[in-house]
Amino acid sequence: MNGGRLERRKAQTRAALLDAARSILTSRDPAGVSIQEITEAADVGFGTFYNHFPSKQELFDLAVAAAAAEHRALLDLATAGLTDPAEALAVAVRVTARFPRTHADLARLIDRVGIGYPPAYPIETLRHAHDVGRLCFDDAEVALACVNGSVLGVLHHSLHADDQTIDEAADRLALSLLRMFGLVEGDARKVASRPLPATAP
Amino acid sequence: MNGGRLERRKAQTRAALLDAARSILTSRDPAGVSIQEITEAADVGFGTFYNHFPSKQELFDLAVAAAAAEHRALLDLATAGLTDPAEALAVAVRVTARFPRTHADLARLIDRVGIGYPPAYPIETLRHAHDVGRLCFDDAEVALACVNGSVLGVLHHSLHADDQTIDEAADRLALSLLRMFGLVEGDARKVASRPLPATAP
DNA sequence: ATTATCTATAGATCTATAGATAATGC
DNA sequence: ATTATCTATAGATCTATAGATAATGC
Repeated sequence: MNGGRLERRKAQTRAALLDAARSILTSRDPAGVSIQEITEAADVGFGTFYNHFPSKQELFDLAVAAAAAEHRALLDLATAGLTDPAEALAVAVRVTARFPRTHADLARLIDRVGIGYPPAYPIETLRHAHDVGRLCFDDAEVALACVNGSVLGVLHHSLHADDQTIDEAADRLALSLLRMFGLVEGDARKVASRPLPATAP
Repeated sequence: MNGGRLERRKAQTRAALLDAARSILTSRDPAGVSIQEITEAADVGFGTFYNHFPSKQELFDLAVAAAAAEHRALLDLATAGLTDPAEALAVAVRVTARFPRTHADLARLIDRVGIGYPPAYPIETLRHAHDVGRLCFDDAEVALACVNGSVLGVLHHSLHADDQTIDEAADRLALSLLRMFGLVEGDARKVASRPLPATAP
């Protein structure tokens, strides 16, 4: 049973540590942060850290995993109901590449974690798009690596740009990827410029 | 004058430290490496470190810059004499994405440095390819971010793959980028499958 | 009584420097 | 005499734990 006040308080402490870790990840190299700094940011006693995590690495890994899960949930929401796999890819890319404007903390976290950040766009969806003949590529894993990498590259490029530049770069990236996957120019432009769902401002 | 034996020995020590840093960068997070470990790897006394570099960060930055310069020199050699800008891009990408097989240490270093690694492919060349109408994109900086990111993504994906998989992924990436930049399928396939110069095995 | 948190600290680092040593320059 | 290197160490961390404290559970 989780009704206990003790358990609730424990979960709260754990969440405070994860939040602090996540906040730190948006601005500093975690390797250079002491456990003391983390517990101070979370406003808990120093020794409390070890009640919840065996090491800094473990905490930061879990904090990244939580951010990635949130990211995937955002994309699921934004692509829900889309029947065209090409548009689903375009929307996922456009939403993610807009993070520097819409979710600055998530953008900085992804930029810091870098190429090891887990792919937000599922490879099964990519395979399906290929199987139904909508997207064209030779190897799904390589295709995903391209998507992943170019999104990270553009996100990194957009980190300190102004809002309009960010949005333009995001849409251009989506357009480019559709061309990369075999859509003809007109089709690609149309798909990449459809209005984004209101859930993803 | 650099004929002095003293100066020569000093340069040697400096090079040993830079080499050690570079070697460490291929296998570990530099933030977790002590100066003592570095000087031991370089086989010099501990205090000697401070005769050459004010901090770890400075040393690692210079080691990365040296690797990047070497990388650019490799690409210059591989693309020398190519008149088609599309082929120059394709060759640069194919050579770099083959690093996990041909230059494993450089590949691991790039993978570790990640998205902050300086672009090996010059943006001026990309602009020129656009101006003469060979490659098509809206913004050179975004295009370079795409190239940079997708190369890093595929390189990361290929790090532990076997030789044939690496080569195939590299060629597929080049092909994909040419499509991304507006080449029609037949043209792209032809340009991306030309034999690589012998200088880049 | 049990459980989570907190404070305090031992022991192990790690950095930066001071002073000694060894080699070259003149 | 000058210069680079080396050894040794002071002082400042940082980690992990032990034991005390405070709050809930029964």
